[in-house]
Amino acid sequence: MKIQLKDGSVRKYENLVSIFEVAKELSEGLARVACAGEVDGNIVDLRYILSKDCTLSILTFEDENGKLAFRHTTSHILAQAVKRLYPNTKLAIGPAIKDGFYYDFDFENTFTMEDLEVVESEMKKIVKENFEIHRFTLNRADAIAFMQERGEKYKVELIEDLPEDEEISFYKQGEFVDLCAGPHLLSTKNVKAFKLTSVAGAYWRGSEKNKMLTRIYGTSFAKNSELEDYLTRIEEAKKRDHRKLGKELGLFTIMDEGPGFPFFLPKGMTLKNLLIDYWRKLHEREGYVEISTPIMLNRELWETSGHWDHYKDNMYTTKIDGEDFAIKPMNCPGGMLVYKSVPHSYKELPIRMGELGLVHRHEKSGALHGLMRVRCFTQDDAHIYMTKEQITDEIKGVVRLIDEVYSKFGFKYHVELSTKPENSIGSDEDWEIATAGLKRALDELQMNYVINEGDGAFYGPKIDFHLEDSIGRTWQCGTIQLDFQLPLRFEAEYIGADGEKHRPIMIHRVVFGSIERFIGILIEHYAGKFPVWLAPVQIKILPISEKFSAYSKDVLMKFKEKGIRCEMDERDEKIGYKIREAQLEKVPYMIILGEKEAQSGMFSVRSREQGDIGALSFESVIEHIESDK
RNA sequence: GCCGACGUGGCUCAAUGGCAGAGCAGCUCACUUGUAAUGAGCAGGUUAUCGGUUCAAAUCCGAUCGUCGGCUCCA
Repeated sequence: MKIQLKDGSVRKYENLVSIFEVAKELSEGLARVACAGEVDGNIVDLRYILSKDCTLSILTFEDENGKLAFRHTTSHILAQAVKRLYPNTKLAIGPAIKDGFYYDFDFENTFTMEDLEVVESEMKKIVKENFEIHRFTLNRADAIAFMQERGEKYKVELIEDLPEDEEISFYKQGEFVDLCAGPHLLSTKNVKAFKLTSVAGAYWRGSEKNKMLTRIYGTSFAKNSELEDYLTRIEEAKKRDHRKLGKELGLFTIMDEGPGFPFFLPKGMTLKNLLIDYWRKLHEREGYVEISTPIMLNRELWETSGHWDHYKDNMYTTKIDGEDFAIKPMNCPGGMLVYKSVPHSYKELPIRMGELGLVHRHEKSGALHGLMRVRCFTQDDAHIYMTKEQITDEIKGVVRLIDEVYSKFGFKYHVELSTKPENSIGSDEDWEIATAGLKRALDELQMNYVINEGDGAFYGPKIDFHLEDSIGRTWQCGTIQLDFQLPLRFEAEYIGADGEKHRPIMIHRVVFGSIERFIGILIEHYAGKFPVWLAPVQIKILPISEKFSAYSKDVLMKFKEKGIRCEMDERDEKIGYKIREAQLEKVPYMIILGEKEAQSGMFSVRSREQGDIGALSFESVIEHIESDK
């Protein structure tokens, strides 16, 4: 690695540790150095902070740590501005996050969007004041005393949770000091481009039981142009929001009369049915059978399953002839009854039993979000009953299936493995077998995954598949959950080779997750331009004028006979107008029919992506459509 | 549920205490159309709901419902 310093001299170093050496050298061992330099041919703005304990931070905005530092420093400036304007405010925490930062405050009075502008101006002042940022450390007792003296009770609580023998680090800029591990920029003036974006509530330490604090979100970049780019990108992404496109394309709607209960419109229903057709074919191939269980079952069942005790707040209940009933929030108990309705032999296992089940859950009003988070949705559920020995193979089969489906749509996804939580039930041995089984399956398939320690369901560990929406929020879609509890509660059995009764292992799994959520993600993923096989309307026929209406109808029928989803726009409008509308509807193909076409028998075809693609015969249009399966 | 913002014809938005408006969509008429908007006319509103302040409320205040951005929870 070569570094060219500002004075023009060039130094060569082996690795990043060597950069630390040059910094120390230039600063005579104990100082802060900033230099613009060249690393491997790229000019970068290198900034270092060398502290007493010789920790080194490399701060270039191109680098993830550098972004964190920019944003973290901006978050300190935010806190400094808030303390200046509202001195009695208590500070909580203020980390850098993906795309920005936030800071949580305990304000004396309510803080609103209008106050945000005032704070932003104060922040600009602080940047101008050009405070150097210094790091210092205290031992634990002194650190606690220091924050107590300042009345920062949240900070005191944070320090109390830190290891006893650790030196506690602080960062100081002007009159402002904050408990912080760093790293930070050299000076407040290095913050060039920032913007406060929103005000939100957030519970102290993320717990509903604690006080709700005021969280201020913002973002910060090295250059103004980068901030502009970022804001433009967000605006662009919002254009593909599934709620907006869902309305524009006539796919679905959610009305005030049913908060969280989506209505599917004709085109959305076509899309949904196409996904279901695809799902059925795939599952038949994979050896699944399909069942359907009632939407409402009696209290006794939900008591057996444990839902009545553990999930009642999320269930809609009613009485029938004086007896309590609940609308199903999950399909498994009903499925369990189906399994139990006849005796099973080990020879039948694994049994893969699918159900496209409509479930209802009373989600908190604030959690609702378009199709992504609703109160009734269709799970593409399946339960697999099997022996312990079959765990790994079955999991592998499901993981492969999920990967096949997501790949078909071109989704990037990430996988999380969640392990035994605090409130778990069942023996440690079972948990170990189950977790190891999930792990082995993922490892054997060479999947990348992160482990979510303690985040499993209380009845078993799980693998979750997460997909991203248009502005980078991730949504859990596919999941595979191992369950020992339900077979136990329902006393599910199979007869083994030894003639004895055994308890099967059960997995719950979904591929789409919920069809509603999956459609939401699909809309955003394709920005409404569905591939031909999924497009609610594949061809739109546009007659030049009313004279060609009859001919166009014949053509329409010919395509319909081939099973192609086809519409015709026979309104008394100019062709340019009809094309514009069809384009805005994002129909993959348009066929324009007039004198020329009626004579030649060829069709003038326009594609959504390429515009006019010339004259095609009926057969070659069909080919175009089919090649996109 | 909690914190903040918002709610005006089907849609997108205007009207900052003084006559509720525009564009698109819809309907009618004329034009009979050749690759992203033909023209003219008509109709469409209890300004989310309920209550209050005021000579006067879309506008100010309160409550309720809903939506949006977060938190918690979750497919």
